[in-house]
Amino acid sequence: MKAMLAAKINQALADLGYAESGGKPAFAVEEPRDPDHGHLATNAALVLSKFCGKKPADLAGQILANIDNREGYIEKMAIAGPGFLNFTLSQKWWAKALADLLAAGDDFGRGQPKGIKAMVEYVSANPTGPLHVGHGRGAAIGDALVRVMARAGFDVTPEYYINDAGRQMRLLGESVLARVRELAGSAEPFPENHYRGQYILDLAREAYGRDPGLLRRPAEETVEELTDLAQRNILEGIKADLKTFRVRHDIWFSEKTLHQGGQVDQALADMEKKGYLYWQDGALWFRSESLGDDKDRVLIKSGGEKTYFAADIAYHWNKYQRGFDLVIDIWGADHHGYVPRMKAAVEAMGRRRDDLDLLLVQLVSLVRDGQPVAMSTRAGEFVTLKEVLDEVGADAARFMFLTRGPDTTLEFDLELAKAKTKDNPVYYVQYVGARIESILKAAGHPTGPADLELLSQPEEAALVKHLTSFPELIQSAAARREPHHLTAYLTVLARLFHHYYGRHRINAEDPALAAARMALARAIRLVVRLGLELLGVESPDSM
RNA sequence: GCGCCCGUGGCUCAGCUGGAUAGAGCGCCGGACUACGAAUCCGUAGGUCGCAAGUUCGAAUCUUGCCGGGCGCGCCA
Repeated sequence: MKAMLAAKINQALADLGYAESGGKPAFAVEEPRDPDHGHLATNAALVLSKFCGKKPADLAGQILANIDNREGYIEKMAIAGPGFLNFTLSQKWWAKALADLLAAGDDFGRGQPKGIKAMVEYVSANPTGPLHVGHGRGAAIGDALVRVMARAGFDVTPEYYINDAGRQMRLLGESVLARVRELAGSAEPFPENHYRGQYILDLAREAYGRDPGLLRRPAEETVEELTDLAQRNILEGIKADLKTFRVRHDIWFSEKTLHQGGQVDQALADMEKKGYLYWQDGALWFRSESLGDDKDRVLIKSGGEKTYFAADIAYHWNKYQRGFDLVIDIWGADHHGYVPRMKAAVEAMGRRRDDLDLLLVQLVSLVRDGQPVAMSTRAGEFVTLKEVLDEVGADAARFMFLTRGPDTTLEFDLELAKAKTKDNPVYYVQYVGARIESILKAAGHPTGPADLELLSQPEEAALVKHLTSFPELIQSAAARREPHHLTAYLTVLARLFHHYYGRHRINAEDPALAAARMALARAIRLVVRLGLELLGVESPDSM
């Protein structure tokens, strides 16, 4: 509806000879907070007056006189304050908007295909231990973003990058080996900086139980074997957790394949050709400082070993090779120092900096019994995503992770989440769906035509207005990469409905009015379902 | 020291790229089930939007500087 009004105002301005530049209007159509008003406001005259030197009030008058209202969508127009234009939309407009929504059905809010091939890479936790709560937040945000972007019209692919090469993997194998030695009676202290989690011990028991002769073979060979076993095992666990969490990755990309396929060398050769690399002190350096980084970075160490960054460059190079126009990475905020060099690398590949979008998700600080819980994989004392899911469920966890923007730290109190499951806002939203289903069922699921202009209550106008802004919300959430706006939107929708329900009877005495209200209820039900679906939260018909 | 993020009612946080009287959930207090689900609703109380300047007709929102909190600054991964 904002778009409709904006178009009319733009047309009026054009008729008056104020041609706008570009497609974007210089003014904003706003909704006053008070839901009873049911009107829209714009500052068009105020903004435009700056450029043409006219008094805002005069300009506002001219605009109003030139608004095309042949369809009768606008009930009232007025000048308010120092150049604001207030529009009250007519019953006819609300009826049409609601009818359009119902006609669209499941396709409501689906954007036109944008022709942009996007990848969202997220979670990508090292397969050295189970996912913890912090990964859960990234998973919820990433998965919701994928769903929202797809809905908005992006061609989007979710991917998981498996760091299955490098030192950490070796450390993992050695950790298991150390536990196996313990099981065999060794009194050696557990090595420093190795993984101590319970899962390591479990893996050691499994391996040792299956093959007691393990320790008699050369250590090198055993470590490799155990690394492989541990990594496969842990990755399976990660996949299982993500499945429980309803998080989907279409592609599981192995870092190892980059090295084996020579792609790291190819990517570096490409940058070399463009003059971004040089040798110094026996190491190969990337001129990232010339592209906005603090300093140049090493890609191949003087020992000949490639850095993690080199592999990461190759990985991104590979993403663009695969034809993605837009690459979005979701990282933990502790990687923010990595942003400038990654952007520099993308530029060195000959891409625009904006072809890479980096989302940093701040920490989740866990609280149990009022005490902060440390979350270090190495120390082995962490709370896993699985534990949280078992306690509060996927719906509550996902909704909770998505009520906040990614750039603020999130405090997740396990005791509170456990004790107050029923008070979680997710139920407030889900309850709307269940309540409406119940009403529709009692009324025999009416689907016939209705005179939607009978919906004349202010609460109804507020509901329709909110419902019809859903497509705009999806576009904005996708463009800004902020899926969490959905939770706020749904909470408001739920509140509007519950208020409405408390004041008016949906199955009204008057059959015509009842039919119209049933149609409105169906629309609310639809949007609740679609909205929750985008968050990856279930919307049960009964609870 | 440098860089990034955050600072909004008792608590946890929204605030849609600068708009009209700052919003929700939880918590407190008082009400509402002989009509569609009380996992709900109605009502009351509670805020100098960290502080101070600046830009603007207009700032929680943009700029700068302080204060407070978190994180990061390797030929680590």
